[in-house]
Amino acid sequence: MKTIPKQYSPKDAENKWYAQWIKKGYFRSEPDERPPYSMVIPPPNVTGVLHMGHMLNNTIQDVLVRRARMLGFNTCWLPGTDHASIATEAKVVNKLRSEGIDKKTLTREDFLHHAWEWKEKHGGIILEQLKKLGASCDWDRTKFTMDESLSGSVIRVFIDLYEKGLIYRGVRMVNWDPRALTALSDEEVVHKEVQAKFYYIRYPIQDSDEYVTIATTRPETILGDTAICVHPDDERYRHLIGKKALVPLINRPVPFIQDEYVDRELGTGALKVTPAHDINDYNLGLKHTLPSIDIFHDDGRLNEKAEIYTGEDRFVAREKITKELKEKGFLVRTEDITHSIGFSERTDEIIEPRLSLQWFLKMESLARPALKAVMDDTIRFHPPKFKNIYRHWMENVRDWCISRQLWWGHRIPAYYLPGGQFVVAESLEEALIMAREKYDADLKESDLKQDEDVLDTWFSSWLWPISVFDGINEPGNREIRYYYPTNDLVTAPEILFFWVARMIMAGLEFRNEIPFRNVYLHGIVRDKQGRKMSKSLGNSPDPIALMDDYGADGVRVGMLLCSPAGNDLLFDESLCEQGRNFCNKIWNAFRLTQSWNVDGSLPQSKESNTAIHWFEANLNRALATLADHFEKYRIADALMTVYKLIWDDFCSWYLEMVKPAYREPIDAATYDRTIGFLNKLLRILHPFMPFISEEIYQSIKGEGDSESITIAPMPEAEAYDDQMNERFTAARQVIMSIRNMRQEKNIPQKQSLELYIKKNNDESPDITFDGIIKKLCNLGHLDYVPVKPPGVHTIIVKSTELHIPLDQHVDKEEERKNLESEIRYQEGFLKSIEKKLSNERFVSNAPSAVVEKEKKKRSDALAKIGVLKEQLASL
RNA sequence: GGGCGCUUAGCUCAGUUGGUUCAGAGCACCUGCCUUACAAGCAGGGGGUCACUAGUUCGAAUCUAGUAGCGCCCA
Repeated sequence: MKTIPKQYSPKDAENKWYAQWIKKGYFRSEPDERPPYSMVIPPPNVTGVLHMGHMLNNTIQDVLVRRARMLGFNTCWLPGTDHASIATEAKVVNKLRSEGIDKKTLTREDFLHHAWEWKEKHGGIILEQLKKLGASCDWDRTKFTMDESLSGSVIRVFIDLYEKGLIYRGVRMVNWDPRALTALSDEEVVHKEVQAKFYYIRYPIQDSDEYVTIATTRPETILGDTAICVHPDDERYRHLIGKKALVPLINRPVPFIQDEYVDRELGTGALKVTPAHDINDYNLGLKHTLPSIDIFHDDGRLNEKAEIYTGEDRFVAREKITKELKEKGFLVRTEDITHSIGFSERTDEIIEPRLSLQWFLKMESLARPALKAVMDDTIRFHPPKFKNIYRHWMENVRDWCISRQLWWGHRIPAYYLPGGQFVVAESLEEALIMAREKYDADLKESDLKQDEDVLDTWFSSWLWPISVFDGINEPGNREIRYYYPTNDLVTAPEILFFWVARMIMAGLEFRNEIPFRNVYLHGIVRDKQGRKMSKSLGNSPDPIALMDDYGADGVRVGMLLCSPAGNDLLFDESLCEQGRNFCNKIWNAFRLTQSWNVDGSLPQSKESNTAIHWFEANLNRALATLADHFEKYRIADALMTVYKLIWDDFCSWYLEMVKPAYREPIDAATYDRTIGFLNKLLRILHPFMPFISEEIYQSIKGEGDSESITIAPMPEAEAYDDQMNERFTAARQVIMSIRNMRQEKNIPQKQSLELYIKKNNDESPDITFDGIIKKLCNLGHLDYVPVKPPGVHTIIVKSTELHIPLDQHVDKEEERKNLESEIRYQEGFLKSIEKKLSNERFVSNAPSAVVEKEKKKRSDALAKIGVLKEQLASL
């Protein structure tokens, strides 16, 4: 026997084959005559590290792309990263702070220098980690959202949309992150339920000794109050209309206004109005033309407009103001409540609604066609349940705030004139020409100042499937024409709106064509207790360590097995163990075949011949099932089909059928077919477990085979003899019932038995698998008899009697009991069928095929009962 | 508060247009085996009132309504 270790060790195989694949350029793609299969990676944050979500996301993509490659498509899986404006800038700011450098002391250029340095140092680590997973990306095409051509695309698109009138600049209430010092889009705000307090505060009425009491969750904002609002039908406050209330502590008089917006049941029914710091109040302010007093600095500290506590943080000010209100008798009482407030997705800081001048993109006209493309299945979502959620969002979409008060990113191409006007242009030179034409022919370059802000990262990501093929700058280029639209997109439902919806909009707007045909949405990886994996909880395993422990193939299998589309998966390391065990199983099947001595002069046995015919039929049936699973994007089911095909059908049944006795040789025909099956199985397996499949393939491949399994053809289902599968099923029942008897009666496998079969009801014996039954059950003799022989134990399968002579005493009483209970069950079953068949309405209403089936069931049951009763009588 | 979805074995989930003995899979569990490929294994086995209630139907895990519990999105 060749020396093959008992256990598969993944490490060497993984490094060796990945390097080989890259060297040979199997993942490279150039447009040619073959049909393309293209896919873009959801670009991870350039300075991020691999986490379990990436593992799942990229494993699924790799399965799809490897399968497509083997099916003969020209596959291009395009990798890359995005610049993650807020996250990266925050990291750089922190790093500088740790070195004692304050961002505010740096110029934009200096800061960007540091940021690029950081990017060069940490960037791309994640892509290296993906290689360890086996990701078959076309690495030569790796893109970054701030590459020159991608940046150019972003600027070009901004200008285009501005010229179309879809981008505008306006003062709006935005979600302000006081830590990151930037506006956020609605989608970047995470709402959470928190414990808070309702503060009941009384405001004196001017020129009166009356008070009005309002309830608020944010007492510090009273300093920005500009009105008190009550419901027009509210009797309690009617007499106050026309009067003014005095804001406590600062004695600012504010008017009473009336609006039906007020909920009379909530709080006291009187509402303080702070237009600068609440979106609803802002709308009220617009409606009633109230002044708006912004009392905060951009970092959340009170400014001089607050009049008191200037310079204090908003939450410190809340404490102090509450204390003062209490001391001075303005605070009536407090009440504990739970309410939902917004947090920054990136910094987890509490969002401050804030009025500010920002750039917006009008969404309505972009959203309409993007909605339609999904609803009419031009783009298919898997699973389709996300269509509903998508529709709901798209029908209620609001304008997109695209400016961010950051430096790291694509700087907004707007140039301001000394007079406050602005022009939008690709460069300073062009801006100058425009400005001179439009406003003042004497303007100089130095008169123009570019907007300080950058664009939202998603404003570049939404172009990703186009810009990676340079389809914005060069709309007619060969690559975009060949690869676009891409085939599949694999991502998480969390970014359905952030990213997927916007890519669809961009695709339709800039190429008049959808960006991808299928969107596979997978769940979030959670821990065993269902908690989201996070750094702060420390409940996320290190993917690299996992791969070291279980092998990349093992981890891939572990992730896939428990990941039905759209469902969150509760990750458990034991799943990877299962994957590793599967590797070992395959490895040992390979090892077995390598231990055989092939004897070319040996004729093939009938058993082996039968086994081969059966396995061929079974394999083809599985291939058809597999194709169906892939068609429906049921990746976990597809893997399970392969898992059972290899473990159960091939290892547990087929190999046992053809395995020669110890030290006996195997005939050449059987050996060749067995290796042929193994070869096919490895190719079927390869998309899921690329490394072990290549490792074994390389040892067993023959002359006509491809040099690497990555480019070998994927086996496809051929016509097969399904009768073979049915015959096997019957034989398996016989084998299992004999094994069961051995176990029950404690008869070791080594002890040979005899089997006498009595067919009933004029059935003729099917002897196809008899030799195999003899082999697997260790039977010295198998024969058909017209009557039951004496001194036997009897098993009944369907209506066939299996008689096995036993040396030991046969317990007639036990057999009688078994027969009686079986008869009782069968008679009950028969009764239920007869009840159905005697039901007039069933017979007349049910389809005839169903009625026929019931009749068949009845005759089968009758036959079986006949046999059982005969058995009972003969005892 | 508005919308969407879920509830099937101990766990994670399949179950298509209602119709075979349809109640399934994997893992876990129990029993017996270190049998010459594999103990990271082999063979065998047990386990569910399909959340609850009512309805439609000849027939419901599947369709309808309500109830309870859970989750997600949005405000």
